[in-house]
Formats: sequence, C-alpha cells, structure tokens
Amino acid sequence: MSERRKPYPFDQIEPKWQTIWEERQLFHALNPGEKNFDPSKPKFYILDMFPYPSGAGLHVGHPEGYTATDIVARYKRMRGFNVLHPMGWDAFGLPAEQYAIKTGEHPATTTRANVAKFKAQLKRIGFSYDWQREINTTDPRYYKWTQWIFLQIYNSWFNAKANKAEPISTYRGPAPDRVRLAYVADVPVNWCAELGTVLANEEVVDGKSEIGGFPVVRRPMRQWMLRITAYAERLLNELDGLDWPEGIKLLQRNWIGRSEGAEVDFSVAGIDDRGYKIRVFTTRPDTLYGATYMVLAPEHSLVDLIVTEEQWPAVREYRERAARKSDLERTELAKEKTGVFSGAYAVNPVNSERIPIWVADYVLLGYGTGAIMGVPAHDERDLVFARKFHLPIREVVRPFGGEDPIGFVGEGIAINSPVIDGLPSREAIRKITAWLEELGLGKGAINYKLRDWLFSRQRYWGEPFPIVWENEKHRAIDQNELPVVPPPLDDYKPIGTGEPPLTRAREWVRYSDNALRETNTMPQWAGSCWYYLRFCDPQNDKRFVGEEAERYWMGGDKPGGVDLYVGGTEHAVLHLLYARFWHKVLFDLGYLSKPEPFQRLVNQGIVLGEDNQKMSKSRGNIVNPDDVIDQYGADAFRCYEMFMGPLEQMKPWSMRGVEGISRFLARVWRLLMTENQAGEWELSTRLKEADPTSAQTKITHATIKKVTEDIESLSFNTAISQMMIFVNAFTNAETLPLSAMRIFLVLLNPFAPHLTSELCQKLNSKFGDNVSDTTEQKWPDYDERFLAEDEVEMVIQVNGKVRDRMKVSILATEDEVKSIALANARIQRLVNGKTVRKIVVVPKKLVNVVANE
RNA sequence: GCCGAUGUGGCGAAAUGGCAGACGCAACGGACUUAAAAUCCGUUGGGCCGUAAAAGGCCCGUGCCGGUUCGAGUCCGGCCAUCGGCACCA
Repeated sequence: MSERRKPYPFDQIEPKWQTIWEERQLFHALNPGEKNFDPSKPKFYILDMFPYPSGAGLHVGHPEGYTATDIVARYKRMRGFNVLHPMGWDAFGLPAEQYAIKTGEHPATTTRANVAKFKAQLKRIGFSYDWQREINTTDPRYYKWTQWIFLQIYNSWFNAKANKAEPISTYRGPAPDRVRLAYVADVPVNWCAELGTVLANEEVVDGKSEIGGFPVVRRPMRQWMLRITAYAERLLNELDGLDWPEGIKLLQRNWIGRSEGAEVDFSVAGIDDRGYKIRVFTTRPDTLYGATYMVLAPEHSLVDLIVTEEQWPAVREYRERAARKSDLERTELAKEKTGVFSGAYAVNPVNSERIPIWVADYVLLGYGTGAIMGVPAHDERDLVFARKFHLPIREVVRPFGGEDPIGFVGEGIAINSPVIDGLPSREAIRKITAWLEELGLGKGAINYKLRDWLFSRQRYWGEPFPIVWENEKHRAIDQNELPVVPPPLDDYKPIGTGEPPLTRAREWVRYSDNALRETNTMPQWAGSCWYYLRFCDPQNDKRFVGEEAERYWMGGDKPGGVDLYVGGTEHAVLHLLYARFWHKVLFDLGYLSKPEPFQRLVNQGIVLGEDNQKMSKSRGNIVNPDDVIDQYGADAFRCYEMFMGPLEQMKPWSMRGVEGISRFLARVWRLLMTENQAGEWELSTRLKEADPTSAQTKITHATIKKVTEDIESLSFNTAISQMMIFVNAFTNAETLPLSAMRIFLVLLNPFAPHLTSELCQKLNSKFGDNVSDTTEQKWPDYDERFLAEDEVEMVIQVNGKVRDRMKVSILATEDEVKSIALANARIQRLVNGKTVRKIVVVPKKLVNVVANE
C-alpha cells in the first residue's frame, strides 16, 4: 500500500483521545453506594454478547453490534443516564483445548494471549466500555460463582404447585435426588469419538459435531442433566413481556414446542393378561376411534415384556439395528419408515377393539410417552406406515370442505366415533377427554419438545463440578471450598473411553479417603448463562452479585433487567434459553429482582465479504478491522459499520464504502479546519460567534431531531445520512455559526468520538467556553418551532399523477388549497372537458383532483 | 415438507397509504493543476415525443399475478426466487 496522505490526522487524534479516556476513566460506571454515584440519574444497562476470544482475532462482523451499542451507550450518557456498558470473555471452550492437545500448551496461556489480542483490537476502535468491569469466564474468581450457581440449582427442586424452584430442604417426598434441578441420569447421548465427548442435541448438526464436523453416534452414558423442562411453561409464557424480535420469540416457542392433548391408557391383550397398560400421548384424542394399530419406540421399556415368543428374534434384531443407527443415518433414512410387529395386541379403550402393537423407530422414546396410537387416516406419518405394512385405515374425521378424508389432518366433524359423532374436532377433543377422565382411561396432558439440558462434558477446559462421589452417591462440596480449580495436566487428550481427561489427575480426583471428585466439566454455555449479572458487581468476592448493585442495574419497571442486548441470531435459542432458565431459578430462590434477564433484544445481521459471500478463511474474503483502521481510522470504521445498512440486515462489506465515509469525516474536519501555508491545520476563519440564518437553524434542528430519533430506533444509517446533509448544507456557507457547529459535534460524537472530541477541543481553545470534552456534553434538544415553515410546497395530482407543484401558506384552509389547485393553468388544461368528481386534500402534502369524462 | 425473513437504479440503500430512488458508492462532464491525485461544482432509473441545441412534454418502472383505495414499494389474496431455522415431536 502506497503511503497516502491522510485526509485528516486521525492517526494522531485517535490514540490521543483513547489515552485521555483511559486516564480519566470517563466510561467507568459507579455502583450505588460508591463515592460520587448519582442516584438521581436513571440507569441504562446496554450489553453486547461477549465474544469467544479465538486466535484469529476480530473480523469486521464482531464490531458491528459493538459499534451500535457503543453509539447508544455514548448517547445515553449524554442524555443523563448512568450507563452500564461492559465487556468480557467467554473463554472456556473447545478451540483452546484442541490447541492444547496439539501443542501441550496450557489452555489458560493461549486464552490469555487471545484475550490480549481481542482487547487491543476493541480498544483501537474506541469503544466506551467500562474496562474496570472486564470479566473472564475462565478466571477462578468468576467460575467460583458459576460453580456456586450450579450448587443452587443442585440444591433445588421444582415445586409444581407453586410453579417455582425451592430449596431441596422444602421437599417432603422420598428420594430427593430424583427431583433436584440438577440430576444424574443414564441417557442416550450424542457421543463424538473424535472429540472424545458428549454433545448436546444443539451441538449436533446433521448427525455431525457442530465443531469439526465429526460423526456423532447415540450411546447411553451417565450424565449430569439440568431440569429445564420444569420451566417450559414459564419460559414460553414469559416471552410475552419481552421486547424481542417476533421471529426470535417464535424460534424459542417452537423449540419449547408445547402441544396440548391427552394421554390415553391402552391395556395389553395378552393371553395370560398380565394387566400391562401402555400409555400413549396424542394431540387428537378425537381420532381415537381411528386407531388401527399402536407403536412403541424401540427403547420403550414395555417392549421386552409384551413381545411374543415367535416375534422376539425379529424385534431384537430391529432394536439392535435402531440402536446402532447414528443420528446421521436416522436423518438420512427418515423418509423410509421401518418397523416390526411385536406379536402383541392392545385394547382400544373407546371400543375395546384389539389392535396390533408394532415397534418402530419413527416413534421417539424421548417425546411424550414413547408410544403412540396409529391413526393412519388422519396423520401423515401413520398413513405412510400403515400403507407400507398394510394396516387398516379408518376415517373418523370428515373435513368441512369436500377434501378427501384419507390423510386429512385438519379439523372437521367426528364420524364413526359413537361418543363424539357429529361434533366439530375441538368440541370432540374436549368431550372425549372428559369422557376418558371420567372413566379413568386417560387425561388431558401437555407435552413439550424441549428436553432436559445435558450439562456435562468430557473435557478439560471447562468448569469442574463442585461435586464428589462417595459410595456411588453424589453430594455437593461445601461452598467455602469453591472454586474447584482444575489441575494442570501433561496430556489434555480425551481418554477415548468417554472418561473425561480430568480422570488422569489421580491426586486431584481423590477428594478424601472415600470420596472422589466428579471429573466431568460444564459446557461452554455455563459461563455465559449469568455473565450479565456479574458485570453489575464484578469484583464482589462475597456474593455472585451484590444485592444493591443487582437491584439497581437489573431493576426497572419491565420484566427484564438488561435494557438492550445486541448479538447474533445464532444464539436465538440456546444461549438465550439457558440464560433465561438460570435467571428464573435464581429469581425463584430470591437472589434476583426481575424474572427475565434481557428486556430488549436486537440481532445484528451478518456482515458478508465484498464478494457477497459469508466471510471465511477458505474464501479469503475476511476483512480485519486493523487494516481498515490503519488506512481510514477508527471513526471511519465505526461510521461505515453503521452506514452499510440497517443493523439487523445481512449486508456486504465494501472498502469503497469505507472510503466514502472517510471522505465525509474529512469534510467535517475541513469544515472547521483549514490548512495553512506551512501545511498545518488551523481553525477556519469562517467560524464565528454569529447567529445562524433561519435556514441554518432549520437544518440544525432537523438534524437534532432525525439523529435523536434514529439512535433511539437504532437506525444509524439514516442518522449518518442526515449528518451528511447537514455538512453539505454548510460546506459553502460564508459564516459557520459556532452554536450550530457545537451542536453538530455533539450529534456526531457517538459515531465518531475521536474526531469530534478533537474538534471540540480546538473550538474550546479559541472560543474558550467552559466545556471540557464532547463526550461529557449534554445531548441537544430540538425545537419543533424551527422546523415549521410559513409556506409549504404541495403537489397537485390529477387522478393520482403528479402534474404540478404549488407553494401554499401552512395556514391555508382546505378550500383555499383546492381553489388554488384548480386555478392552476396546467391543471385546468388537464381537467378541461372532464368532470371533477372529487378533490382529495392531504394537508401540507398534496391535492389530488379526480376527474373523468 | 413446515415456520420465519428478504426481494426497490450499475452497487449499499431511503421513503407515518401521499412527489419512488434521500444519503453514499461507482460512472460521466466541468473547475483548479504543467500534469495527476486530492478537493469543489454539476449530471446520472428506462423508453418515447420535441428541439439546431435547449426549454418542455408523455409513457413505463419497487420479484410475478390479481384485489382494496382518489392514490399502493407500503394494505389484502395467490404465486416465484434467495437466505435462515426446524425437520418423524404423535
């Protein structure tokens, strides 16, 4: 790159102001109770999704959201808010561990280096984070409290009557270990041999690990689980009070997947009638009379008990094959339904009919009861299955329209169903459910797709569990033994048997003579589930967050505490759902003041490469912020990130675009500065303490209004457009009124803080007001009076087409406007020979003359 | 398959149901310059009529088809395309 002359000296200005801000700690937020804390100011908590500090450093996608929040943070400070705007590191996770496996270097070392790199990059952009609140999930002083929160979850149960979590001590039933919110279970898990670990469903994509793309198989293992399903209903309902994009709420609703229906008991018609009952879940109990067969999931516990002698070999073989299927195979083979007859029959409780019981893997053990009734006439999957295995098909719903009842899954009229014949589906469902309940054959039930959260990982680089095992039983270690710090290892490789790497540290594992430590670690989500709470009070070593600090920053009159949370859609379900879950547990236990963590959520769009493709190393289209800043400066970088287009939209990067923005900032600079003969910049002589013209006042106030409203609605691109219009309007002005320039610098400050601070300082040195720095100034108010005009230009339309314009006093009545329009020569010509049918007047906008032959 | 988002100049985009394309990029022309860069000024959706050239005039145009309305990029119905999510959840 050739050494180009800088359009303005950003390379000197930017480091200078960053140093000043650092020295003065201008962006440090005080907590209630601290010296100089001003309780009269309202609070504003604005949060970014904190990054995983990878070795690759930032690319221009990261700072998009960060710039948006920084603008809002700076704006809110000027508006007189106490602003909490922190940043930290989500630093546990697989990449550092993989690197450790390769190099033997401790993950903490790589993490430290990566954090330093990320932090330096962020600082260069001039973000106004309160770095005194920086946190790192891998810091023992942080994960001590992650472990502490786990213990709260472990020591709680969900009281369904109260619909909330309570300390396990309030549980009166037997076997408290069975109701804890954190529990151990042997569950079929997604085992990834390559990574040597179990993965959550969400971390498996198309049967392969999300990280690395390695094959994943199902395998039963003893795992820690968190009972998030207890909160399904609240996680669903309490979305309503949040200001989140509807699309994201919908994603969560679908993920939780509530469905209402009934559980119905079918008895097994065995020769020796052992009285087994099989419970099925259905959303359509009104189709009970259409059940012509039943299906059990291959893993269903009753399969063993009901299978007949002659069917046993076939069933056993089928089960084994199903168990061996990887997720990948299951997905790929989803189209072709398989199954095997068990030899047994069930009795349909509504009509005592004997129907065959099949075993098929299209029924999932983990959902509902793991058993279904097959109603081929009114369920697509059942229809496919029935046709393949030649099972009878019986219509029990007649569509309202004339559609074919076979395969009809909508609502209609119940037929061939004595108890509910002639009733529309909804009523039929209600009636048959009541009927089943009355006879003790079933009951209304609700099911969720949401599963409990698989919470353990066989990894090194994660939070160890504060749990020890004694006589095959788990128990919590004492709170004052926290944090549980993982031991250093020589070898971080997975053991391969499914045993976690921590097993290697024999000394560490031996907790006492008869107790061993839990060697699993927590998943990466753990640390990010509550970091927003720690930011409120990051140095507190007595509590995970101080009560007063939590009440202040996480308070307010809305259900959610964080006022604005910005991040990518990729966390729409998992992170946001897990964090809400932990928050609710802590809320129930009385540690928090609001039931939800994040009141307003905004997703920034993905930044694509210049080639309109997703940025990736292999495409070679990654743009590094450092390069952009070297060439154009941080202010231009920030402004371009915002000028690209709407925050939430996906949009491509363009270096030409950065250049355009950089030209704009240079125009701002040269508006107030001129270069003298010696090539030095000095204040323009056009700057005067003069009254602005009325046109100048008007555009100034229009700009205040537009920029203010656009920041509030996060429409930063149009705010910048308006400021460009402002600058264009003043570029050739003979006199630059100081007052207008000062206002403009404040408006531009959140976007280009370095440039505006420098210019403000230059103005102060000459005009000597008692103003220290733009970042500490008040946000200007606009006055509607200056925006109003005496006259407006109105459009005259004939039949909806613009034909002319006219200047009209804003005081003109509708009738006056009409007659001026009709008197217009051009309009007369067009209307000539036609009859005017109607005249529409939109005040201050237009007149539409409707005329025809 | 189901759900959601998006679709406007050469490009990024803007428009409480009221002048489509603000602002920026690119391109072109001009000024400044020995020259270039930078800067400043101007032109720039398409087609047609008009004129010596202008001025001026008309028509079409926001993915496609239809509707509501005096008036639709915007509202309603139906399609198409791209992107994202879910995917045997009974």
